[in-house]
Amino acid sequence: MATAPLPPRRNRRGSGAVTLHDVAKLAGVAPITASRALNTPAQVSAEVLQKVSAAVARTGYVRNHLAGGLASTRSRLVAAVVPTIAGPVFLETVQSLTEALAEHGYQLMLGQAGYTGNREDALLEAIIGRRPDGIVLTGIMHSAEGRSRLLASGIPVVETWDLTPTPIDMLVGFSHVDVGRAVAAFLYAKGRRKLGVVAGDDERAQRRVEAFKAAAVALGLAEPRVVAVAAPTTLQSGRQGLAQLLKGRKLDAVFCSSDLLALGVLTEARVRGIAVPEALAVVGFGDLEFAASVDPALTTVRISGAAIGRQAAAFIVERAEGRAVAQRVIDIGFSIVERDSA
Amino acid sequence: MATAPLPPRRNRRGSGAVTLHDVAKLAGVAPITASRALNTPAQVSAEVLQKVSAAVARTGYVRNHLAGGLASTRSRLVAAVVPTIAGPVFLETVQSLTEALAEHGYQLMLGQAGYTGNREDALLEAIIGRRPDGIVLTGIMHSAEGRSRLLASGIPVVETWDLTPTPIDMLVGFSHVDVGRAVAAFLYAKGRRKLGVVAGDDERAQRRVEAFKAAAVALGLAEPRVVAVAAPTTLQSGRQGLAQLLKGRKLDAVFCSSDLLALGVLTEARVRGIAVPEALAVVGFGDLEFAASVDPALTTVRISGAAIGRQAAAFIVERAEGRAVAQRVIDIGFSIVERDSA
DNA sequence: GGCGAACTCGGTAGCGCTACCATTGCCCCT
DNA sequence: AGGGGCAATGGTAGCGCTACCGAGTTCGCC
Repeated sequence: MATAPLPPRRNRRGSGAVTLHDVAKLAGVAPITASRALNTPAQVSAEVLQKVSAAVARTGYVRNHLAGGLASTRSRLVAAVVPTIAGPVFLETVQSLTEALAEHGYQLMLGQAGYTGNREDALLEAIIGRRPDGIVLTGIMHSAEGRSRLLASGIPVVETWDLTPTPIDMLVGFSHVDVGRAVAAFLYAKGRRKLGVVAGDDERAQRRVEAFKAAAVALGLAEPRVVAVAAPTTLQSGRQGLAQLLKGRKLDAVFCSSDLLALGVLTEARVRGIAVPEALAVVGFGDLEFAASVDPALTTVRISGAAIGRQAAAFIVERAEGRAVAQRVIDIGFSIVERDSA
Repeated sequence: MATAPLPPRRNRRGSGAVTLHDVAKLAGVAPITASRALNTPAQVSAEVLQKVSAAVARTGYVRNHLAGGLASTRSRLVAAVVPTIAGPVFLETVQSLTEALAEHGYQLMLGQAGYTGNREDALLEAIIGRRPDGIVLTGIMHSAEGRSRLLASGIPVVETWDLTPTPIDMLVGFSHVDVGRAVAAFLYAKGRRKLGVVAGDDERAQRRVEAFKAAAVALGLAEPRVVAVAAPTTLQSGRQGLAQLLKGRKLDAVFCSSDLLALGVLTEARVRGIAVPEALAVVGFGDLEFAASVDPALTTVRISGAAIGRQAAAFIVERAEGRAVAQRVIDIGFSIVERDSA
């Protein structure tokens, strides 16, 4: 069964690795035929397929996607940009994106833009320079200049975690304004009248907060007091946020811009002997894994990060295969998961 | 100042984008000179540099790293492999890796192998096929076959989060055995005698557990009872883990294989009215951000994920620049951060 | 029997870039 | 004066792969 392995070739230039030409020679076919055997096996006879497979196994050939990408102008690389990977919010999205992409032979490149956005330019250069077949922007507000560079590059772009009136290209998200309104209505329905907010200072959270405030006022309540903390949000900043909020007038409910923040608020409330939900209702955002398991179980806004990732992947694959995308904007919505904290 | 932008060129084949040749023509220099102006500006006269820069600005040229990588056999891509990005353990490492790499012009590709490792083969194919300049393996146990494929590829490999006697290539990590021993000694010194463990079922956690058990026995204690939960670990599995553990004989300390697990144990203990640390000491692993801020503050094992990422990046950059790495194995150690839970 | 469709396979010519070497001009040294 | 060295630039020839086109064969069908 086993044939002797071949000695590696080595050139003055090049990597010295096995190339498709080596495989083709060994299989006794033309290089282009070997290429087809690997890429479009349906176009090749069973006999050739078998010979090429054997040659691949014998040589240990691994295709060179760099060369293939250059020749075909399809890199099979997709870039994902997040503010920072350290905040757990987009993890689920990145995970499902990676997996869905991998199923179609695409590989994910990760870029971190930072919440401040100063690295954005260098990052765009690095990304576009690799000629990805798609770019997924998650939770990031890009400058007008960045938008136009993206547009000029001609690379399919999927914006996520938001619903903007003027998407660059494709979009899968939900309305932050609706979330703010819905939470205000929810708390009102629960009989809460003295609302407060602890929120990260990123643009999207701010939009939820503004809508929350407006909705509260529209319901005849006093304008909710807001404490802003630095993004990315942490449990610690949640604790400090509640402490800060408590210095003002009395509260019976707090809306937090992330579950981590909410967990901090829960913790601080317990330490201070404030009963949740009796004396204080707490609502989070994100429905991370731990939300259901903390005590009291956290009432929160559920966003399906996984659905966002899958849909973004589907968009990009669709485009990369040359098919047009009919519905370029998808609202995946959200839901309020009612548990014990509110 | 502003000169008229140039009309885009378009070929039958190719992307139709601006190429370095276009830039060179506009600048009135040879393509290779334009290449040098961008890559090694020190080798070029100020006048040429200025002309090329102007041409780049005028055309909106973005270099094509695919082509550059093919020609120079340096892709400036680095692959990172994690079991799953959803578990927060390796986040800090991935973050600092991405950042440190970006500073040197390298871009990160993310691969998720899954804890089970069945996707490993396809993943390796996808990664090696992109000819990265380095591969960072974090917290993953790879098969013997995977190891040899990696070795055969000739790509620099950095294994992290562990200290193995036979690294594939380079390594930055710490001893899980030492961690297990140290925690056992720590709890013993605190007067704890009835130890228990809640741990994820991944290979490394198991190694910590085995060392912990052995050390406890060596100290004259009864062998700690162990509850294994599925990786990735969650707060929920921590709660269930403690519940499970409590069914057995009495305990006065629990060592958890992750901070999330420890938070679950803390939560379950509180719900059951078990006082921490008085009746039960809890020790976590990882020192994630929240560990310091939960109540009671979590005593845990601190690993500097950021240091691991930075060092891994340094290793790869060093190798990519053609310098040999003298010290190929680095033990970054760990420390027990004593807070309130033990 | 003839003709086109369908199916396989191969040759050629790049994709956009850089390694390698050659060339030019200049300064410095003996 | 002549040679050696260095700095700046250019020409040539690929890197490893696939798009595009064309050739050969078989088959079906009028």
